[in-house]
Amino acid sequence: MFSKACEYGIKASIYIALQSIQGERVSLKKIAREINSPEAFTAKVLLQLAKIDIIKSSKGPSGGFEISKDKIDTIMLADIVFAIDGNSIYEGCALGFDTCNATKPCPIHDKFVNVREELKKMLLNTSLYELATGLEVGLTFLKQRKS
Amino acid sequence: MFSKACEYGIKASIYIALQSIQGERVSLKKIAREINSPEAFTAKVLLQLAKIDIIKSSKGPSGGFEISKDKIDTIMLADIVFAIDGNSIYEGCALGFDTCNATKPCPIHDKFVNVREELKKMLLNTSLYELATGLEVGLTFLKQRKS
DNA sequence: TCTATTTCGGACAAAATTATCTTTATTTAA
DNA sequence: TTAAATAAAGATAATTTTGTCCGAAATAGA
Ligand code: SF4
Ligand code: SF4
Repeated sequence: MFSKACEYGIKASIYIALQSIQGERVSLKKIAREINSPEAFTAKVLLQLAKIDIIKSSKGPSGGFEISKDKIDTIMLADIVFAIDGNSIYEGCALGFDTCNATKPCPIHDKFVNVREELKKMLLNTSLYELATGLEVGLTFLKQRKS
Repeated sequence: MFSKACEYGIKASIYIALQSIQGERVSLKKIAREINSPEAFTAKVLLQLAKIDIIKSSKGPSGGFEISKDKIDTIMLADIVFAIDGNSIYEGCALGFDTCNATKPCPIHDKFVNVREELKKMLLNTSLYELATGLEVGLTFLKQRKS
């Protein structure tokens, strides 16, 4: 569904959001530990998000990542997915044509667009805020429980 | 969404189904040309489908691939996707955990399962037959029009 | 039987994705 | 001003996916 990069991006963003709500800035190291992701690879992803101002980064001791409090509820899952995986989710087709051609559609077009629209709607309507708060109250988790 | 292998598998199956409805067996070469896919790679995919009896193959001159007429309307998109991409579509998660954990879900679980169910339903309910007939009457296409 | 045609099977190659390592730049605070 | 901490940047490596090549096996027909 999403690339690994995107998965890490989403998880990291949710974690950073939660910490930011609580007024904390978090280091790459802590993020990677918390979402169980490879540190250096996660750094690349975060850099991408930082470049388009979805997250803020600062170097030096006590540096790390954060998200402006006033942005947390306006940043949507769609923004993160788009930043990392591009518009493949929106435009990409089950049968992988370059450009979708609704007037001369591929055989599964009619069946497929519904699903795609559903996904799109979900991504567009889900804010980082609501995801982070689920975490906060302990309803949801970012790591699999240890076995 | 799907792997390239799966895309080719779907397209090829639809094309073979259409030809089979019309009583024709088709060669790999023709399939690859018709769905615009790499020949040898497509062969691997078709082999996978042949091994689990979704399609039939025969060697030698006038050999090729076909699908039993009586199977065409019972083979679902889900069968093909499952054969090639496995159950990742059904079990795979947005955040990529090994095993889904609905009791302790990841933050986007509630949002995500709807979409996944929608996709699942679509795959399970779409038969090769209806896809092929759309092609037949010229409503849908397997190749992008030439530019 | 012989030949041409076609799928099958395995090895190989290229490309894309994911991951690591090392160095550099920046910032904080002692 | 120095040292430590941290992200940024770039080189490199590993893995997975995608794609190619070639010989083997099977089959139909001459
Ligand atoms: S015609 Fe529809 S389903 Fe097919 S590739 Fe285009 S958008 Fe996707
Ligand atoms: S909790 Fe739900 S959304 Fe999250 S990984 Fe599991 S099935 Fe997917």
